[in-house]
Amino acid sequence: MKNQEVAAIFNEIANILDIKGANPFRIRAYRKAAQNIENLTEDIAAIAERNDLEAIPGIGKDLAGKIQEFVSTGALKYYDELKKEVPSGIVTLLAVPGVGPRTAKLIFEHFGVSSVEEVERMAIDHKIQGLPGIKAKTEQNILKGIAILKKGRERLPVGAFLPVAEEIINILQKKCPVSHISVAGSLRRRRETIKDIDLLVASGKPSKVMEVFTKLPMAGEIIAHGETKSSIRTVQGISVDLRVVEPKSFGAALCYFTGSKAHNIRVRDLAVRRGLKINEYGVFRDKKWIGGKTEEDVFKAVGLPYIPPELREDRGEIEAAMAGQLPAIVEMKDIQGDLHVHSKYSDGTASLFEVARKAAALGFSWVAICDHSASLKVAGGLSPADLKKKIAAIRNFNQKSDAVKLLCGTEVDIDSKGNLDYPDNILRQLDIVIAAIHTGFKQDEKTLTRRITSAMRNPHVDIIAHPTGRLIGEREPYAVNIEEIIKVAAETKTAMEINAYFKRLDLNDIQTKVAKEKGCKLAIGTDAHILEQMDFMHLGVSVARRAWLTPQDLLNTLTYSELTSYLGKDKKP
DNA sequence: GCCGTTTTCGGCCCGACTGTTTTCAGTCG
Repeated sequence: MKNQEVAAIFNEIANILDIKGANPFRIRAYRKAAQNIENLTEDIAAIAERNDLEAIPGIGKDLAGKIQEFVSTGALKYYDELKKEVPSGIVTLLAVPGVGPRTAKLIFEHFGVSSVEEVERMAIDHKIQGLPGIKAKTEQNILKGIAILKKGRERLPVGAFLPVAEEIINILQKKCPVSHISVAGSLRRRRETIKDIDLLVASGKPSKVMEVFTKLPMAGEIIAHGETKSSIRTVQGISVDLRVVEPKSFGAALCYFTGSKAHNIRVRDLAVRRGLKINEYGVFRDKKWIGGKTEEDVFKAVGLPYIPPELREDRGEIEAAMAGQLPAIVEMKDIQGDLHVHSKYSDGTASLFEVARKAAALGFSWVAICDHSASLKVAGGLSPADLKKKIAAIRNFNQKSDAVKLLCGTEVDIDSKGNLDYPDNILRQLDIVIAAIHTGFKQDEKTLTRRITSAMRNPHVDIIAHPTGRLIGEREPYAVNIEEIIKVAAETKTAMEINAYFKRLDLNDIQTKVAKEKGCKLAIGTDAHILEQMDFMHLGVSVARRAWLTPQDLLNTLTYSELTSYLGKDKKP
């Protein structure tokens, strides 16, 4: 899919136009178009093919033409010309925290520099101060920003941020007069990666909250310290923003602070059409406050039902809500079990009994124990003989256990040629079979895709685990044709995994939505190797929610008897 | 550059904090 490529080009065009000082609404049009293209669940080349680009929101005649040109020729003249006007180093400057288009343009036009490194050297030599509006302080801030950029200000997995946010919330609750407190921002929307932590507090004593916040033990640096809004950077380098409002504004502020920005713009636009104004303090008619204590107040004011945070991406949720067609997305309470857990039999650390006890504590009624297969020696893959012992142990366990049942499964390796690591007569004896790739990540797209599709055509394979193999921030997805895999999954009635391990989240939200739309079932597995990792189920559920999945789309919502009956049926064509 | 229950032009979400000013521009979310 060229979608990400086209989106990247439009974003880059927006950045260059920004530096050039173009019409801000024109710049916004490019950014908006880029975002909508990123969110598409269909290949943009296919949409271009059938001449339907202008049906995409934010794409008009002009941008449709540019997309057509790029899709058919692989290049975009307008973009190539634009790039010549502003050196890429100056565009990179925009990535420096605290440096925006005005400052970048000022420095560029005044000195004609072409790289961040040059700017850094000039700041060190105090050559930047003296420009209009720039003095020593701003120069120091530019240097600080460059240092942060160099250190890697990349987004990290959402699962890495949640514990930090919870710790801060705990301290604030103990030490401040707080009536409500919540995470907000992309963390609350559960985006797969997060740049900083946003927190919102309702309190009658904002100054006290600000004081406690800026003196937190984990605060390494205070970036901003205002009356109702402050920012710190923790000693580990995580930025945390805190906003305080009065209790009667909490809902409006939570909407505002949760975003996404694109979603907020849409909601505020609806408000304007109704003669209302929405800001973080509430909903206003003329200057009169008419609501905002809860998020429901805000949505109700513009004629919408409550929209869950995970859907607030302007990916069609506003239209669906207006039409009364918002899906009843899956919730943690719908989850009956975990479809992918490792035990002591391979490289997991917990016994069958311990896994079952943990599952009970999580409110689950079943768990699929899926250990590695024979050839995966580094992960303690089970020989056929050991697998027999495991089958017997699980049968024995289930006879004695009523509360939690275990399914005897495997995460069978797909070898470099697409063959499965156990023969059919062994797979046949298992309750559930997950197949996955663990080797040969560097093969070409055709080979990798064929390996997975041939595994799916095996009648015993129920689920494909971590279909793209990506590790967030560590390893790119391997070169699979995900559309082809989803298509074959639907044909062969093979479920696609949403791997809930915090670094995987694979499939991701958009791929999951595509899979649902193509008629696939989805299966959330934590891939837990130690008991605590079974707690990551909620991250998998978040991906499912962001993909608009209802309980019916997931195998995890089936009861034990429904699941065994589903798996036992000769469901493969 | 897009868009229309305000429909082919004139709008386009809204406010806090900082650093520079002495009323505001720039940046951020």
